[in-house]
Amino acid sequence: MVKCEKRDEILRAALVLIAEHGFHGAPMALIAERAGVGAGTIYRYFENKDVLIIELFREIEGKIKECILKGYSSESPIRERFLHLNKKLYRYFIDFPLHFRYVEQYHNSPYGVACRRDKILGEADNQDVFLKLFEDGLTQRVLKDLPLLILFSLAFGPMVFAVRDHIFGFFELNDTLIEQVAEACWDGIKR
Amino acid sequence: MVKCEKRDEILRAALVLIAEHGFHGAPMALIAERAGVGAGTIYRYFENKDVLIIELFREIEGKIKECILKGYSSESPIRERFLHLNKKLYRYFIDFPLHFRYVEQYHNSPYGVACRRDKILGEADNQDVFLKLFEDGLTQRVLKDLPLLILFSLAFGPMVFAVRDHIFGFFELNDTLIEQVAEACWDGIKR
Amino acid sequence: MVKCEKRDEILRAALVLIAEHGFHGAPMALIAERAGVGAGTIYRYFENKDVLIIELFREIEGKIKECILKGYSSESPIRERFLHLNKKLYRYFIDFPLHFRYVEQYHNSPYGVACRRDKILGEADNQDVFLKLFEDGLTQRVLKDLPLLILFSLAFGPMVFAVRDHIFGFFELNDTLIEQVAEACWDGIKR
Amino acid sequence: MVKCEKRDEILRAALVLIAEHGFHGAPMALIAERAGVGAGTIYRYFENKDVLIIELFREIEGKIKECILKGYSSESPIRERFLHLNKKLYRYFIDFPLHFRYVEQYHNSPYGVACRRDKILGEADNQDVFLKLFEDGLTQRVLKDLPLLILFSLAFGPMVFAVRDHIFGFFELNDTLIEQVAEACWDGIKR
DNA sequence: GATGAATGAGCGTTCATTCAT
DNA sequence: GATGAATGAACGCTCATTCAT
Repeated sequence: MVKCEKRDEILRAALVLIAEHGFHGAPMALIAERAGVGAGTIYRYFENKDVLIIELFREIEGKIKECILKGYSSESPIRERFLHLNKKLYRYFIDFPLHFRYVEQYHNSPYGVACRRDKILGEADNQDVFLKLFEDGLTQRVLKDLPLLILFSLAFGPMVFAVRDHIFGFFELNDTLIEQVAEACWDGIKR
Repeated sequence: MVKCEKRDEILRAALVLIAEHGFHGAPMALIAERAGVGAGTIYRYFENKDVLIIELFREIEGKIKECILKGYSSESPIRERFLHLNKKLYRYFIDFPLHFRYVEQYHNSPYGVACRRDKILGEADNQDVFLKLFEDGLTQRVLKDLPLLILFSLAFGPMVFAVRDHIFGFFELNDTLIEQVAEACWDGIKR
Repeated sequence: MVKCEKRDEILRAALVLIAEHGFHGAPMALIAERAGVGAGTIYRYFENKDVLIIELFREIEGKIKECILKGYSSESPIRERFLHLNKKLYRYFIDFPLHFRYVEQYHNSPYGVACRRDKILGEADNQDVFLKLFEDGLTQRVLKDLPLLILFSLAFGPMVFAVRDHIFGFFELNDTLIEQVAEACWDGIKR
Repeated sequence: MVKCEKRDEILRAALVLIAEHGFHGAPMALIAERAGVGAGTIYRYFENKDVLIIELFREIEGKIKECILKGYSSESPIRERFLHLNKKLYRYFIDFPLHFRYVEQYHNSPYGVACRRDKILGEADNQDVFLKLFEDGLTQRVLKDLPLLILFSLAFGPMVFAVRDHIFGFFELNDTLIEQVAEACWDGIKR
């Protein structure tokens, strides 16, 4: 599947350049060069730069979901489910720092806003594992009686800062620490 | 003072455009037009675009600090100090959503990283109110025994998500809710 | 080779515009227009305007050297060698007046000074035909015992004025006259 | 005469900046600053930058003439007159290197061409001391039978190179050397 | 008369996108 | 299908000149 290899190379090159230098620090010509393809070739796989950026985000999002859902059971107790998702996410971002930085860049851009709006206002079948978890937690009266988005913020907001500081080398986020942060977040949302 | 009015117009125009469209969505020519000045005029007040961006950040940072320190006493109990800072910050960002969006953009850029690095690795006398608070909290054994940066993440990470969702209109962040979130964050960091 | 044609068109356009209007009288946009290419195309061949200017000089310098060395033998008597170089150079500049004006502009610019410094302070193996000639002339005690740079000035200084006045049409510099000027210069440097 | 002091300061500032950095390296604002006047003030004394440049050249030209004509007698023998002018000119340029560099820049610009054209095609009463000297030399059959402009080139062309190399520090042009070069130039033009 | 803040045309340069090969 | 040379609009920035004070 030669075609897909090229597409993957382009996505990989875009990931590295954008994660490290931001959207404007990643000209199409450089992405092409890094991917080992011609500049025009990118446009065979992606309509334009915006589409490339959005599709790359979707791919990363998909990988993240796949990873954190491994071993996840929506039948388990709320606490367990929460800790599972939280810790897996920490591990993922620490293992794939470029993904973290890309996703961060993405969310701080016009794309990100639209994306978030879609997700939140999206249809039920498209619903997030996270929101499902919090809904269950509310129903079971295990979590504080707060809006879903607030619970989400309390649960995953700290991660953005913590992972960023870890990636930039301000401190070391090891397994013990991840465990502790996850527990602390649980303290924040549990009733 | 006519001179300062012009400078302020430029800063205000930059704030609006950058907050709404990002750094690249705010060309100097547009900032000038919106500020009602000639393109070259900006350069009488700011050496270049980078300097404009950095000075705007510093001005906002100053206003934020001034606001949240109003009525703040570093002699009060940790809990009270924390809730004061946390709630004031929520209020500030809700009252000045453009400031919030600007600061967010800023922190997700080379400027922001350098700035964060300076702040974290800064000298003790230059220290942040926030870090001071957490240090005191650790000394008094009121807070969980976690690295300062983790405590910071737990305390203020949720705000980024919550305020963003509020500004984008996904839900209403009223005083009651702010109170509850602040308390929840306290639950996250208190021993 | 189509590629080189474009590069040559750019160099030719730059030559004409700079020779006639100076470095600032030759904006890149105008060079591009005259060369029949897009403005950005220039940058595929030359890193920036400075590089374009320098490379154009090197090309001209190369052509000059190639031309004047045709039929030149460093084994001939000093006088013959001198007259050969001198007259060939006159002919060249009369045949390519744009080259003359370009080289003049170049030498009266930061580029030119640096270039001259390099040439003068250059290593022996890199040495100029002219300096070699004067060194030989000194060794053989055929020339006045003066510094090399003075001999050079005496030998080629007059050419700058004479060719310039010819090009601007103030008088006609024909073969007889060239012969006479060359002889007069020889009178100036010979012992 | 306060007004003239300001005018002189402007001319002096322009001289230094243009001599050292060229016409484009000398923005009006910088000239004004260096002259200790407001930017707009320059336009009270000079219609625009071109006029300033031209008038500065005229002033320098006047000073040069005044200097070299000191002790000059058009009744003296040709050789003596020539050596007098030649050596005085060397001395002048060595004493006022900024004047030399300014005049050089000027001659390599659209201004210079027009200026030279005017002088050469100018009326008899406006005639140059130099041309007068060569005319006399021809009449007296002391000089080679060559066009005036050629004689001029032979006589003063070497100076441009020699002084330039001296100013840039490539060698030291002392009194003995000046004497020798002047004599060598005489050898070039004398019959 | 003197000022210097303000101007905006024009510069060198970049880069997403196209299209002939 | 793949290429990469070519494009030109748009960028950040400079500076000769103007004009209200």
